[in-house]
Amino acid sequence: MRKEIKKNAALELNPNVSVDCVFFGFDFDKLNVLVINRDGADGIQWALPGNLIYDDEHLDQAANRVLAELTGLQHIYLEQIGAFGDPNRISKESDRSWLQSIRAQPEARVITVAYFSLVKMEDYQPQASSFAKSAEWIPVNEIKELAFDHFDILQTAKSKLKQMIKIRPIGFNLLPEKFTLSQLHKLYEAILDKPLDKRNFRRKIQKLNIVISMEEKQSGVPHKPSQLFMFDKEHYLLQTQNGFDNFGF
Amino acid sequence: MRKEIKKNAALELNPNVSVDCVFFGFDFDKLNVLVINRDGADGIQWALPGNLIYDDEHLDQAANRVLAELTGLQHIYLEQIGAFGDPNRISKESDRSWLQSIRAQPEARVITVAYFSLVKMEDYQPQASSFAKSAEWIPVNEIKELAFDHFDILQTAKSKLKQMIKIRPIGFNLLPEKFTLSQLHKLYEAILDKPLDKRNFRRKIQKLNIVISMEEKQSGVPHKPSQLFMFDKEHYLLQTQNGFDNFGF
DNA sequence: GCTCTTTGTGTCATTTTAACACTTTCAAAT
DNA sequence: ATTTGAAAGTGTTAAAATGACACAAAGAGC
Repeated sequence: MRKEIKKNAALELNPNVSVDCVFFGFDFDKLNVLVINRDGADGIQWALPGNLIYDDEHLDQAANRVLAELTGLQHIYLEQIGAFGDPNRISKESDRSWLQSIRAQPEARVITVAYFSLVKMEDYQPQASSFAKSAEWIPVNEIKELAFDHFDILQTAKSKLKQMIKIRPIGFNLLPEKFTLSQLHKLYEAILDKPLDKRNFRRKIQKLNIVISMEEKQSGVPHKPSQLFMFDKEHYLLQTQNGFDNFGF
Repeated sequence: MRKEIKKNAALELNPNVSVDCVFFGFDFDKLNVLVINRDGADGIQWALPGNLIYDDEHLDQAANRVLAELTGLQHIYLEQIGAFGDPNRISKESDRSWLQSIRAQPEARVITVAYFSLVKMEDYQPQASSFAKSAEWIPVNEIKELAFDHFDILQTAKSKLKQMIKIRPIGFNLLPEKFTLSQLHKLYEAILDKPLDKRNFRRKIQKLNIVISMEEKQSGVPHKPSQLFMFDKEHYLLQTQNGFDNFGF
């Protein structure tokens, strides 16, 4: 897939700049992150998906490429977190030896531009496999350590996500097209990392006028079936155009 | 100043990564930005201060270096805005010819990491001069065009500043240690770019408990002298430690 | 002492927030 | 057919925050 591009001599990997991506997913209970697994001497270690950029490639494109190469997904919500540039960010011994195996210039100073992305988990289920570069969804709160400075990046991603969701209705990117208010509620609790009162949450969401109720209910659930809703994107855009910009929590 | 560092062969400029800085200042009336002036064939053009990074240098360090080299100031509020990576961001013709004159590898793909910074204007008054690289404070709203993608960067900086000041009390960095509530009021209006009711503003600020009133008033002003205030940093930190995090507007 | 300019202050109506508990609906098990 | 378990759905009230609004006080300069 990359090969036909690399044939073109003008398009080289830039040895000094990479992108790393935090792909968030929501399993209706908690936040997860897609990590890739690298088998090293010292056991399994996780890293965020990422790669060097090509010289003719926009940063956002590079992040989308990483996403597409890993999951096949496109047109996904992506947001830049920022650049991470500690000169020693890739110089832990275990990291260096890994880089030796995958990079043409493993000793080069690399700064990385981090992104976070909101993925519907149903859209990508990694195959269990023992190959290198196999990916896995891991609950955010179970991650204690990552390669390079990826743990820092993850922390920053979490806090940016928290910040963003207080301002803009981006949470819908983590849910199926049709969802219940309880699912949305749980999602907000997971991201904000604190309990929210059910009734107050519902009132607030409904007053924002950004969800529309479907003529449809859950079925097959062993309890009162829930109303299904969709994100009302048109109405949302209309409101932002009229200057309203506080979809906050 | 750079020379003794450049003697060390290990410390090379990285041709692919630069930092660019938006230094904001407040003249008690409106927001200003520090721009540097480049004399080109096609007249004067303004650019944001910036430079390539050194290979052993943290990004934040590089931004601080740019600030210090230009103004001599240190320990100033600095915040990363993000990375700008359009592959064509430096390829306008007028920009390229300028780069020829100042860069060892003028054709290299450069991504830049942008910062914004809040400077007390009294701390730096640029000397009027006709030399290249002379700096000037220009009112933000009068800037219609900048070199490279610097106008984009400026727009992003403005909106990040707006966002930040709604969340955290960073505005004090733009004022002298002792200031009046009217000055603070004007500052918030300038940043948020909309009028705020005077009494409501004062009520809100005072309720936040982050300013303390000095035993001192303005003098020499041809009107009722104003009470002077200081930012109460200790009290602010105390509140954040107790979990309070909404200093917003 | 008159004028000019900016400071500084309070109330009220409206909206928003936070806290709180019980009934309804369905599937599954008995 | 009845019971059980589990989540859905719903309203009120008190407290706090917001937004709108106007006039007297203090000093400098003349």
